[in-house]
Amino acid sequence: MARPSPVSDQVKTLFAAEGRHLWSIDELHESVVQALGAADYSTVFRAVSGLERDGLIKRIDLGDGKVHYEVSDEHHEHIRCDVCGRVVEVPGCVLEDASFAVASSTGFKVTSHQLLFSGICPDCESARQA
Amino acid sequence: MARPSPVSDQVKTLFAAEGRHLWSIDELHESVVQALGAADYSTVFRAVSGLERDGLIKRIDLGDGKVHYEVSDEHHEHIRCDVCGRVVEVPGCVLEDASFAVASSTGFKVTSHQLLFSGICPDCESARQA
DNA sequence: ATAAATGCAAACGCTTTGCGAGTGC
DNA sequence: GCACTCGCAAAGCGTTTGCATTTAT
Repeated sequence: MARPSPVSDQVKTLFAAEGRHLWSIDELHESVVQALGAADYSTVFRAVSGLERDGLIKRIDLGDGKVHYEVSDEHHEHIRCDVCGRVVEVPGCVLEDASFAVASSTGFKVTSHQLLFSGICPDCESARQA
Repeated sequence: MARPSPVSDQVKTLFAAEGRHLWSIDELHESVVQALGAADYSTVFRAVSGLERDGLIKRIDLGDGKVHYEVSDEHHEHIRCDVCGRVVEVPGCVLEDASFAVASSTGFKVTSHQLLFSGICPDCESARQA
């Protein structure tokens, strides 16, 4: 049996929780600290690295210079607000046929893709009009 | 008139040149050094920053931790080889209708998107079979 | 003289690693 | 005793900035 690992366990718990599916290491660290009282950034980093190595979560690049992760069970896209930076999950995969088209036009064997839409979220849009 | 600025000019030349459309600051720096004999990384960085500020080039995130730029005249996607990392431009925009669908499903006003396919390029694919 | 471009060096932000201490098994 | 987790501190790595110097106008 493995030793108990509160930090690593808490990270897993966070990923398993509802309500949020996208985490930066920073945010995970903050949440773990809040839950356990204390935890080192590097410990959280290592927990995340392990989960990524095991394929349980995957790296998502939002283009903000930070690394984000989400559980890798299902594939989906994201849309980020240009104004507030909020990221929302886009239901469904809109790229099934596109992948095929890309494969035939480039000769590549398409294995995956990452798509990030940018836009203005409803809140920022209404705030903008005020 | 502004003073002559060989470094900045050379950066512009590189972006205007055919044959390559995607550059990291590092690669630009290397090419500028090769062309002019010497140039500082920060100078290249500032040249690039200026071009980006003026909207002549735009930042492209390939998920490799480095910042890449390309001329912003036309919108297109990229596909990167999982094995060698080579990035090839995907002709045409495959996402016109998808943007509309995303807008209606998320409530966001979609302003742009960034898509990166991953796959295996023909060279790596044939090398893999050997 | 003035303003711009450049080089040098250091600061910065985030990620990653080395190492030693603590602790279940 | 062993292996694993953890915290601390520092190293990396790429980006960004401050400052002094040079130089064309």
